[in-house]
Amino acid sequence: MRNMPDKTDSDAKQPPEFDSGKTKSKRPLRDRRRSLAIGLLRAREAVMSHFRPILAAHDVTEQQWRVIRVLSEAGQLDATELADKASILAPSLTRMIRSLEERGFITKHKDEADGRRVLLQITPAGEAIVEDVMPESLKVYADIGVRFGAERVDQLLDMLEELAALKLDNGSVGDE
Amino acid sequence: MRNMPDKTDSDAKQPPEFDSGKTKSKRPLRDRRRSLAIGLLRAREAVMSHFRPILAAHDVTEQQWRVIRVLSEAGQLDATELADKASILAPSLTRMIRSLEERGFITKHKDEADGRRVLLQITPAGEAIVEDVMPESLKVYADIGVRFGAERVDQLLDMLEELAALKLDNGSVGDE
DNA sequence: GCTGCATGATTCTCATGTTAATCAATGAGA
DNA sequence: TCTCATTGATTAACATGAGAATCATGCAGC
Repeated sequence: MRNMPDKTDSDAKQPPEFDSGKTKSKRPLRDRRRSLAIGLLRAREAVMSHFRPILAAHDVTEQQWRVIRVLSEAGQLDATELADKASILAPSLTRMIRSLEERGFITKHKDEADGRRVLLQITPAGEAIVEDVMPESLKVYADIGVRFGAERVDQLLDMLEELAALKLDNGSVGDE
Repeated sequence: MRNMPDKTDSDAKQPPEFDSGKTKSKRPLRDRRRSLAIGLLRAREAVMSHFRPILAAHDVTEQQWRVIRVLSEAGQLDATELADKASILAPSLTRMIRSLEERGFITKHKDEADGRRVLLQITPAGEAIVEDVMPESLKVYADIGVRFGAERVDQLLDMLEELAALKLDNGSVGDE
């Protein structure tokens, strides 16, 4: 099911001037320019729509959940490591730390050795959230695995990882 | 100083009870529960990182670009259609319309037939942005196509579309 | 013509993304 | 030891995501 003549004419018409100049397309291949960015966005949105109710039921956002889960699995981490593992930006994490600490889900204290670092750790209350959410989360993924195909999910994950690792050179735009 | 992808063991340890139940994997198949949500997020982030410089150079955000491009391709649209095609929430679109109109990229006027609808249209200034950005955008996607493989991109897009179309029943959380 | 409901858009509030600037602590070198 | 560049974290400012509430219009039914 490679390049079927895609019956989804999501956006059939577009100004011809974008095509006329460089008509080097050997096959339809629905415009790729829109695909990846939007495709990833929509797919992610679809997946998350199944998790949000679960998280909302426990009054945590998706990002808060990522932080809690990472801390639960990795133990004590400094802010930079945590931000990286949870795919959250440092400024966001700073804000989240404040609220998560106030809610008693994590603890924060300075590193004795390096005064710049902030060490984060999960609390029992935080672990409790994980205990509650994780089973439901696994259920959703299992459901996806059944409907989408377990190997295909794996295959998709491989491609996503590889795509994320791609470092293209933007040699024509980075001239500040 | 972004977040360096430090290859330090991303996540090596995790409770075994999540794996023991369904060990039908012919290979490790790294834990699936974390994968999709995070994988899609990281992949998208990676892709967008190549576009942001282009968009920033023209002083438009990623979302503004989506709105402008959709309007450029589809012509006149009402807010709901536009929000759907651009994958943007209605409240966000309302805010964006204000600023985009102030900047002269789009025009807004009420529908004569239905006073509730707001019709949006792109302006020549908006088209100019498209003319500027689109070529560079295509260049980036072409680059990705070369490095990742054109058919594989197509294949990935197919899976993303299919995943986005998956409507799982969350029979245990949506009780109303 | 009025009522009640549905729909489209807006507003509000809070949380996060994104970038730039700033603060604090560390460490190398004069 | 003092200076300065670096690093880790925070703050600020703006834009968007997400959900709930509100407003305005349209419409069916009486």
